[in-house]
Amino acid sequence: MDITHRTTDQQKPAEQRRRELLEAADRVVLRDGPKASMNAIAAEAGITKPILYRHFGDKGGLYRALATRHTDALLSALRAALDAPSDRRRRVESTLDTYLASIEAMPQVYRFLMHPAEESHQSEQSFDVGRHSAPLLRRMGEELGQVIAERVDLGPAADVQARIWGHGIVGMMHAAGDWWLGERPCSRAELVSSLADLLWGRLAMADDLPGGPGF
Amino acid sequence: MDITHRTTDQQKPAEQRRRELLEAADRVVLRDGPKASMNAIAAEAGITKPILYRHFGDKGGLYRALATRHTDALLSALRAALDAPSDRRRRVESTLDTYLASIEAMPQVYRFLMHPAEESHQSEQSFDVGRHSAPLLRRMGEELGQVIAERVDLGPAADVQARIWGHGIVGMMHAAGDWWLGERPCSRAELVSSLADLLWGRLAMADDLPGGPGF
DNA sequence: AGACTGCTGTTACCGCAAGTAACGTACTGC
DNA sequence: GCAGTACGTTACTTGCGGTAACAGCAGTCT
Repeated sequence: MDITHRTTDQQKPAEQRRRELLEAADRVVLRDGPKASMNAIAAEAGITKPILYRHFGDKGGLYRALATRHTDALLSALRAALDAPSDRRRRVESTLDTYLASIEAMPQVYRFLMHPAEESHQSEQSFDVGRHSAPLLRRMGEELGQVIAERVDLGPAADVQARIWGHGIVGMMHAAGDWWLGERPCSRAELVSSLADLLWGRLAMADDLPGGPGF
Repeated sequence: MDITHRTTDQQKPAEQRRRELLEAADRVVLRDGPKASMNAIAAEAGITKPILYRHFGDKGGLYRALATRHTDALLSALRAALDAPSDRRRRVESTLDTYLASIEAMPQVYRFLMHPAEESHQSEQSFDVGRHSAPLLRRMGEELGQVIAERVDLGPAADVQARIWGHGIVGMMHAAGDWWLGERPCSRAELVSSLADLLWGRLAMADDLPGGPGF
């Protein structure tokens, strides 16, 4: 008893409060997009702005905390797929599929993580794209690079090569996924196998079409 | 009679004025980053805000016009590399190198095209990334997809496959380039050949390292 | 000539969002 | 009772995007 409620009545509630605020922010951001104002978020949480600032410093801090939650969840899922016990090709496909399934299941979250800005009024296609994707994409790239370095024999200069590939593959997955999510030109399975084919060197193998030099 | 010099004395100067404004905006944006205010741009051009708005509608319009100029230049360079008369591998490498050389030569322009936001105050690493990259990346992806579809024999469902690859390859190039530009972990030539190796299926060929299942 | 049009440009304002200061309040432990 | 601390508020400042409203200056129409 006793005690301390300081650590129990104040510190723990503080953590809990923070989570509540993040959940409220999540709701607003997922509803209004990244243009959500601090006032709106505070209102959704049933409080006022300065409290948000006391907890998160500034808007960037709030968004970063928000992004971290989702990012961590996605990264865990990817790590699991990456660690599955099967051959390399299957593992690649399952990782791609896990990523694509995630962004397909929660496009709102995805758009927040990748395209945070979204010009104010309806601007048809306001030329922005992934804004804070950086942390997420960078982390995914680094982690994948590490996995490659640990497991694939790349000969000399393997570290740099592995990191290059990590970032490259993540970028490929991201760009293709972003485009696919917008246009839905095919099923997820087709996308996965096309990308895996690309990584498996089908570009090098394919014949030229008649009519000119091949790409 | 009729008409007027309106088309010659007013429309032509209007076009010219527009270019002057864009050049001023370019200077400011390249100096202050994308956080440049309309007031600042207007001041640099020696005029005031409303004129900018009359010419470009809103800030998005200005930025779009600005982005289009640079985007078009980059796309021309890439098309040239893509059309060079040599074998596929060389063409891929030369296209990658053209892109990387461009972003290396004008990192300011690159950052504007890709990461337009850049939180206000010094925010170490404010979690944003490519913001309006969309138009540029999408256009590059589409164009590359078209080139692939025109030249590479992909069998059935070639169209979709080609577009997937187009966006995927562009995304790979973009992500790897973005990371490389920030960390400079190796020379441009190394990066180019590593990425080309990746596209050439070395991931599928490489042996596992001892100690666990290969990636 | 003088009214009309259409461009150039201005100053002065609105609205709104980020961020802050200052103040009040409850609960804790001493 | 008193200090400390987290919680909460109202009210403010600053700065930016965007918009009137107004003014000078061609050239054109009658």
